[in-house]
Amino acid sequence: MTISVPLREQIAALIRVGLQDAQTSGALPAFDLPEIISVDQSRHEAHGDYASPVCMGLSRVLHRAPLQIAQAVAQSIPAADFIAQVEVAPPGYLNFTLANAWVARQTPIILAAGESWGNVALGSGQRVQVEFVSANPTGPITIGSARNAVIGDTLAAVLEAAGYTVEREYYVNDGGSKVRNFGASILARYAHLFGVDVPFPEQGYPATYVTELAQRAQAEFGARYLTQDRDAAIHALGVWGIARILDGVRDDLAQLRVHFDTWFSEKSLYESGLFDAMLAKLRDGGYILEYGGATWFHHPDLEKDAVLIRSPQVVPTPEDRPTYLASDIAYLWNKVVLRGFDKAIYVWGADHHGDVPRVQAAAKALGVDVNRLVFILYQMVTLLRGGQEVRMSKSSGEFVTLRELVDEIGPDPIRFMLLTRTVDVTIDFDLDLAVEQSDRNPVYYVQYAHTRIAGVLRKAVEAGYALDVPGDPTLLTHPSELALVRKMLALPEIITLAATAMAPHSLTVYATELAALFHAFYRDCRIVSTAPEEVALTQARLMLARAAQHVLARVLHLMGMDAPERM
RNA sequence: GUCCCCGUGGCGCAAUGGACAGCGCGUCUGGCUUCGAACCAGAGGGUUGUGAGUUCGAGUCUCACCGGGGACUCCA
Repeated sequence: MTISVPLREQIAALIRVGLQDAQTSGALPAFDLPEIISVDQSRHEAHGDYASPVCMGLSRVLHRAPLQIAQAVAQSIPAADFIAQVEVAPPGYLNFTLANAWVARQTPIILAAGESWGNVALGSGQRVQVEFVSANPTGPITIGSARNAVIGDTLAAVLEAAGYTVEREYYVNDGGSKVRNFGASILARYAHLFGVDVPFPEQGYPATYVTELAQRAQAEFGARYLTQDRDAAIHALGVWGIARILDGVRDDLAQLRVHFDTWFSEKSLYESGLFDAMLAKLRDGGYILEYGGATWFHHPDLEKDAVLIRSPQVVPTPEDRPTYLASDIAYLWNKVVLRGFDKAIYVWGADHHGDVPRVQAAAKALGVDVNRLVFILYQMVTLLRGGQEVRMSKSSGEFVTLRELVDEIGPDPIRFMLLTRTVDVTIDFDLDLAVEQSDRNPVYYVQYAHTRIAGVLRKAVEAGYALDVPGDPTLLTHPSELALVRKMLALPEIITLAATAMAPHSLTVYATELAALFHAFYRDCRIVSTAPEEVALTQARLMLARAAQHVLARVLHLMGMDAPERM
């Protein structure tokens, strides 16, 4: 298991020493070191590999020209084996160039790290829960929930790579009126199969999958539920139906390669008494008001009070009265206090953004540090078919399920497509285009690089090369070879970035760039040669190709995608 | 009316407050009898919606405006 310190952090540490030494030597007057020393990857080759603008910011404090400061600091930066040179560039940049020989020497190290290459110690073992999807179990998974699934699952993988202990959780909304409405919907369809007329509930689910469930119920239970007490039948069919839907949800998500450690039942919050305990705690703190027959959460941060328990005049059945917010508060207590997660990450659709301040206020009221809750709000996915928007909701008719899509184009293009954009932009998912363009999806560009390497390795074996022979990294001197290794060396930074900014999409950008650099290497450097004088070079390049293959596979796997040997 | 997100080449999107704003698709040109052409090389295409401000430095931060999407129920 390899854990790396990102190069930018190593360079920042060098600069820190330089800043310190420049003061003690008197080259610079005394000043407080900046808390963070920013180091960027250079965008232009002429600027080296990494650049720091830190001296520009110090100019004001020191009353000196940034260029002068940079020169003083550059003099004081200690030598390091991985740095070939430190240059000062106007108006005051410090530019660092990695030593080519050192870069080449990292190739066997990356190869040996295998799929642990890129891991960093950011999380230092903190326990994090990522709660995602959590779609109502009253219908199959849609493409909108698929975005949630892909973001949550990839983020969880990134956090694991960053050194957190991660649990993936699905919150099952199995409490309240949904069960009854769902059960009543099934019962109405079920009775119809026997020619009996039972009214379809007003808030029911008219979609065809309910009719299919009714047919299954008929096959499984016969006419049993027609003779039972109506309420008992509704409840039994509701519980049974939700369990069946959940089976389907689990299958659908598994098709997308998404798996959960825990399926947490909302109902259990009430059965365990946690809900009442939470309510009592809020009441003690003075956060509960009663008026109009309802129970309200009152907090100075909120403009309006929020209902926790609806009034009997509005909702007749007691078990239907607690609101979603009420459950969410009890659930939050369960997460961070009872189960003690250091961080609870919520992956929510942007339509829930209004709920964030309420849950945060509740956390404060319960004495929980708000920073332990992280909300990732992703924008919606609109589904287009023939240029027309397809409106989907579980309580309406029309429906495009994730399953249909996965069956048609497979999980990899879907995951990549939903992952390439930042969570902040809406996605128009054009069904016709998705199917038609699946050949051209950038996912295949990345997978092709992996496959191409596999092909070359097969060729090398045919030519009599053994792949496990260590290559001589000093033979890797071509710019395209070194550029490829440099990109691999950046993975720890990408994982750090993705984990701190909660930005899983940056993996797709990196994967594409890495693939492009492999293709460039492949173009410029013939890998397999049987000429006797090129055996050693071939072995070095095979080592590089294998390292690149591992890193590509690592990134694809972080994104939940396949790294194929052939395609 | 209040709140959230977006506005970047024809289209779809990247870019941690840093230097000359990148990539894919599409368009044009060129490259396979030697490791996989699902690839590569080159060309064309930009006042980053508009206007102010903060900063040594703004696509990025602040304010106003314009345009698009979403949320503001004792819904789930």
